[in-house]
Amino acid sequence: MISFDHHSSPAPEELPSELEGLRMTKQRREVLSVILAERDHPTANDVFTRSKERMPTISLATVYNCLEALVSHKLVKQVNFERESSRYCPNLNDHCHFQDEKTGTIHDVVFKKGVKLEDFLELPQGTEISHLELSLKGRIGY
Amino acid sequence: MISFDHHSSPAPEELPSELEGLRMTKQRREVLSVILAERDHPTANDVFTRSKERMPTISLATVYNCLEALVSHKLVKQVNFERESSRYCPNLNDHCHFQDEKTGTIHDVVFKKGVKLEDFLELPQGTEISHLELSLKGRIGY
DNA sequence: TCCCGAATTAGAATAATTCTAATTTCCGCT
DNA sequence: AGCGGAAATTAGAATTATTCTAATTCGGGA
Repeated sequence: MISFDHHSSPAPEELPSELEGLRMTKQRREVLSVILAERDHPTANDVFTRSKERMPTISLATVYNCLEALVSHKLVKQVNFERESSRYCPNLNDHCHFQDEKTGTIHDVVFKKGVKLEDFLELPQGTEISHLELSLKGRIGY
Repeated sequence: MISFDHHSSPAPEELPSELEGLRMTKQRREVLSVILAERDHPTANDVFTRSKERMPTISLATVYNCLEALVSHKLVKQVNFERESSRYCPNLNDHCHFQDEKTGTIHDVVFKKGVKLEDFLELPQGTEISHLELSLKGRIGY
């Protein structure tokens, strides 16, 4: 299990040439480093814009390809809020997302330690969960 | 709080002419009755197809309009799985959704009685949740 | 019945994402 | 170092779900 320090993300050059069996091309490295750099849950388009600053030739299709590769190799998480465009998150720990309705900002929310799905859901026995996404919306106490 | 018996849905004609402050037009009634008729979480397009059988002149835009009206008046729930098209659900109780990866079928999953959000999430105090969506994917014990 | 705002309609428009086909890169092999 | 082939990248077209637009129709109250 790989774990990055989110408060001092490695520069793209420092990322290894292969991660979790995924060939780390220049573009994938760039996309990953953009996501690691700010924990603000950027959309594919945000990532595209930011990537272009350092790599002006990168294409949007490549950003989508890279995101899909990173997500499927579990180096990045994809975050969905209803029908909004997907966002991307470098936090690999188990967590879910809260969107502040006032500002649109997305915050990570962690599960209480030791809580299991069966503790709060009536799951038919024998059910194997391979993927879970919990999205919250609301207001923060200001 | 309105509650329908999902095992014998009312025919469209039996639905009142106003529900939760929403004017029940022919089309809205039809769309609602389609959703009540089968608990299979149809997409907007599914609803469109089924509605046309009884009301051949209904348009897709109207189906979208009706769905949005029904959802915002809390007569129907909107269900999202990642980037798939939205589905619609007549179950107004608190629950979430499980998608069988084998078949694509969506099942309602209820929360354990008396469980509160704070029991399993580390919510910053003062947070008010106005909307929650929990989507699960996996396999059922066959 | 007449009026008016709301609802419906067909079709165009939008937006996010995926696909296509042509290039380019890059890894292992010689 | 050069080569071959698979994988990745690219630009742009295509797709798909959904929303918008503008014109028409509906329905409830005066």
